[in-house]
Amino acid sequence: MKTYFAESDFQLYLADVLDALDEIPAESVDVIFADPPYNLSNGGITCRSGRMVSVNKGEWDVSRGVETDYDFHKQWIVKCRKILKENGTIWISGTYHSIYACGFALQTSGYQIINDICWYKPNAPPNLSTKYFTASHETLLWARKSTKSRHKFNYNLMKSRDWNGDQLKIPGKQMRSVWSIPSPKPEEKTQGKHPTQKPIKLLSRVILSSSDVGDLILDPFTGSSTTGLVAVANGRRFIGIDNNSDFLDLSIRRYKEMKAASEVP
Amino acid sequence: MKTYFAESDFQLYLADVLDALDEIPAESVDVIFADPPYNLSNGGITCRSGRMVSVNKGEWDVSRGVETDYDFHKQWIVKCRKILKENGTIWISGTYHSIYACGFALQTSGYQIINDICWYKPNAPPNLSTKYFTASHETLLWARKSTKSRHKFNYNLMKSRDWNGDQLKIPGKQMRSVWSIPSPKPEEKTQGKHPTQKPIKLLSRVILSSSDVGDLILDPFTGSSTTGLVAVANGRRFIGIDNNSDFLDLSIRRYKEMKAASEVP
DNA sequence: TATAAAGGTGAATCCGCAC
DNA sequence: AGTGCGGATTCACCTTTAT
Repeated sequence: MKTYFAESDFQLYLADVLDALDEIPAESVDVIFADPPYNLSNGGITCRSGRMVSVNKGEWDVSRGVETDYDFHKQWIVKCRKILKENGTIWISGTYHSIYACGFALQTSGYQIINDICWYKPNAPPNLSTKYFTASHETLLWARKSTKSRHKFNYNLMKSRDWNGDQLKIPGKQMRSVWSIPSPKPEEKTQGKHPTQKPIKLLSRVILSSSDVGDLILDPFTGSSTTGLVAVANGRRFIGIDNNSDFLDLSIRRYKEMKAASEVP
Repeated sequence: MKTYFAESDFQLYLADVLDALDEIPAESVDVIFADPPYNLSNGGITCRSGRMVSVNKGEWDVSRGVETDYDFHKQWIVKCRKILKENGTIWISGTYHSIYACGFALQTSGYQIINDICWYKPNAPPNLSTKYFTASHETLLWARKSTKSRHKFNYNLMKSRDWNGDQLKIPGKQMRSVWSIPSPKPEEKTQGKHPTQKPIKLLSRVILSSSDVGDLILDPFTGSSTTGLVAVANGRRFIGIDNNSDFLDLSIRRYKEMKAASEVP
């Protein structure tokens, strides 16, 4: 595994995620944020090392695809548990296509789910099919290594902020498990497109609620590294993994742009 | 299996759920609504017929408990698929304790998830521990038998109603996957308590969105039968299953009370 | 009499302290 | 070091008092 980019607070690895996770020291990471790919076995996505093969054998084999996806999720989730500190926590985001496999994998791997968060998108696009409810949320899972862990939660910070514009946050009251945050607007994607780019407001809540300044944050499916930008902007250190160098190049541009902007006197 | 109560539109069975589901004719049910018990293996709950045994062997065995729960959920979910009509659908509700096992079991059993719904409870009780976000929602899964099914969805009814008091429903716009509905208040529990009684407003959306007048609705964990009351009140037929006769007695009282009220001239 | 303000109650979980 | 007790925490809802 080769380091693709390295500054003291921002490191990127170009690698298969399962390989890269083997290289991270055990018990070294404070918080993991993971936005794994959806529908692996339908999209023909393949992982290296023969661990994951593309399957798309028709409708009769739907459950085979589901279980192949599960095997992959189980593998990276187990590896993440090894590199997480005793009191560290993991976040996983997804829609119903992947989140049930991931949640179940967490629970069968010894993690304890602390919260599941419903991220409500008030600007979700309308549904053209008229055959179901308009999908307008994603789920975030937040889990700790075990029931014995003493995980970190910045309770007062979460409670006191009004989280500008969240219609569900009652000022001065506790932050709840349903968050109203718009999907990223085009102007936030200044450096190009990423299929599932998450809004900065969402990652800010994740990072600020569950880590402190100086903590080490890992994103195993980093993409354009919104997680890393938010981490660094808030004084955390970041490691990102991706198997696509285009996304990592985009990550580097975004990182440098942010650093340049913060050096303005 | 013995019928515990039977009217033309409201039937109750006192039985183990796995036994009872074997007795329902194949392809006979339009909609299933299931609110399965949480944390089966922690509470020492046991199912008859040796299919489910209590396990509580300490923390080292957490994953054993998770997988025992999964086995149970998988069994009733598979049986439900047999009795569902070709174009029928199933709803499953739960918190993160059970919903990931149920969602994964749906996906591995050939169902296709149509929507996952976030039921936001604006009156959720506070979090006293201050160690995590205030749990203030539950999840509902809605699935059809396969990707080939032509399931029923009363789109225009859902869109046109304003769903009195839901701060997230925009009048005249499509109904979304996040619903704001308060938890039942004490006055709704006129006939006693049930641990996880669901609000009538919630069940109304479920029944009205996915079934028509005359359809057959089944609740395999019926408890005090809020599902049945809403079904019958809207002209549907209902079958409820529970292994607790106290809950079934309560169901009968609520049914008769409702019938009496509707007969007033 | 109706509405508003003020006050009391209860729920679940974590933590520290005494032993 | 393991056990167990008690205090602290918050907010919806109900009751009481005031306007």
